[in-house]
Amino acid sequence: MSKNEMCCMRCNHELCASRVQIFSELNKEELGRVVSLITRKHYSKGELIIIEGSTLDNLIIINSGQVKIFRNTQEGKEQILYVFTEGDFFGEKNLIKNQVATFNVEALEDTNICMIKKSDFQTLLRKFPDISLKIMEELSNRLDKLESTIQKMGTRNVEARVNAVLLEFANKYGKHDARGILVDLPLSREGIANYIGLTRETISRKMSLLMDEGIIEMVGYKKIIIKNIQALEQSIE
Amino acid sequence: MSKNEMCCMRCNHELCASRVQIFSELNKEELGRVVSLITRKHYSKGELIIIEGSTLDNLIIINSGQVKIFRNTQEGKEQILYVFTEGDFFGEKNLIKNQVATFNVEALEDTNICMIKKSDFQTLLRKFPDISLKIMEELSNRLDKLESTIQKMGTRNVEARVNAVLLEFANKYGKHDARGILVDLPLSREGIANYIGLTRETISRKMSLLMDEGIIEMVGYKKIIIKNIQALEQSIE
DNA sequence: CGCCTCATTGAAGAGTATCAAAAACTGTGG
DNA sequence: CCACAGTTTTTGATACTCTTCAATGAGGCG
Repeated sequence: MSKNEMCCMRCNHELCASRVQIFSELNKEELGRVVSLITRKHYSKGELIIIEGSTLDNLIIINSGQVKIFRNTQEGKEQILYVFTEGDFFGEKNLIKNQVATFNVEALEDTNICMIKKSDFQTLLRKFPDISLKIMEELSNRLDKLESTIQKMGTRNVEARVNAVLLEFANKYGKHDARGILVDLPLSREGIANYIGLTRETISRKMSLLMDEGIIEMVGYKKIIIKNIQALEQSIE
Repeated sequence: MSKNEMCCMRCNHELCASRVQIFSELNKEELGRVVSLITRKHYSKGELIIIEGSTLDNLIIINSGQVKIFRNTQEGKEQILYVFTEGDFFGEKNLIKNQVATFNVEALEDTNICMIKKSDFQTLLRKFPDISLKIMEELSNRLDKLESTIQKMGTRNVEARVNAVLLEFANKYGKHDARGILVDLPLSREGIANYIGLTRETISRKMSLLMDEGIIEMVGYKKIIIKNIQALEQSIE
């Protein structure tokens, strides 16, 4: 490995740690200490990063790329719980309890991750209580999100669920544009279906309806342009 | 207030703090410090403890009784997110972020709560990092639970949802008995429906089916006896 | 004991799942 | 740059299940 690459990897490490919300309260020196604990790893699109039931004793932070977190239902379909992207982390569940992974993680595109050993991270938490507060904040955000998801799933309003997902992706991946908000969809129709508990056919139909109404426009299968974001927002509350 | 009552209230305080998982790592002296920060309050059955949109700058721990945490859907129905009981806490969401309550809390029966001011609690967290770890653990558990809920709601399997709720209540409130597991239902049929996103009629029908199959037995409206818990467990996974 | 509330049961209707087939897209190779 | 093959998506018809609306029945509590 050349000196140049070494440097580059270190840069990425720094980037990784500093870009992550949970380390945002640390100063440069402290950040350096965190970086020294990090191991880096690359996964190609489609690769499984974590398999349900395997031991997981690292906190894992996504440096670049994106992943889906999912479980398998009885019928063998996958239930997607989260789509995570740069700066998101997972594995915190096992920091205290010694338990195996309760979910699978798969790279949706080429993805670089940073890992911190559980024991190292615990030391870090005791040394910098503010990191704990940040993590609690993030966990609270996730709870918020899941609570909202449940609320949406509770209502029989299927349109609201579909619109909510499109809005979520628009917030995460949308780019403003003369024509509206251009969104690179991270999931296929089937993936979206597995995310919100519907079938791929229903997703197709609902999206076609949105197109007929002029609210969205499709650019191939993998991109959409949101022409009328207010309409989507209104429908979900 | 008589001296006797004073004493009693202090006892309850101690009880409150020591019974709560998140303080389980503290020794007696530290616990005393926590207790001194606690304010106590009583609510009667049906009373609202928190209203969505109000400011909430306390961590609230349930000392005795039980409450439901819910939001209102667009259609005015309530979506129940949690049923909390002795030892459970809420309000941690607002410890860092300054935000208003995103949910309502109502006493399902006569309930005593303990409150710790946000600022006091933050000091506590910085002084005892282990409390943070405990809270993270509890938040993780809640995430787990919600993720499972979503998974169940994602599958179109309505029976599984109903059975899962009955099992949840059996774990929380069930008492073993010669006839099976006697469960005091904390929610009415409509409440259960609002918890898992169905209608009260559907709950009735599904429970009647379970009775026909001999899996449960109803004792009035508010109690059930689970005769065959394996059947329930199998159905959900 | 009687009233009021909550739960159960029945019938009809609405909406999504399922099954099947056609159409559109993606990306590879010439 | 175009054509082709494989995959993904869209569209259509039918079936199933839950919701809705309505009426009856059972419990809880004064």
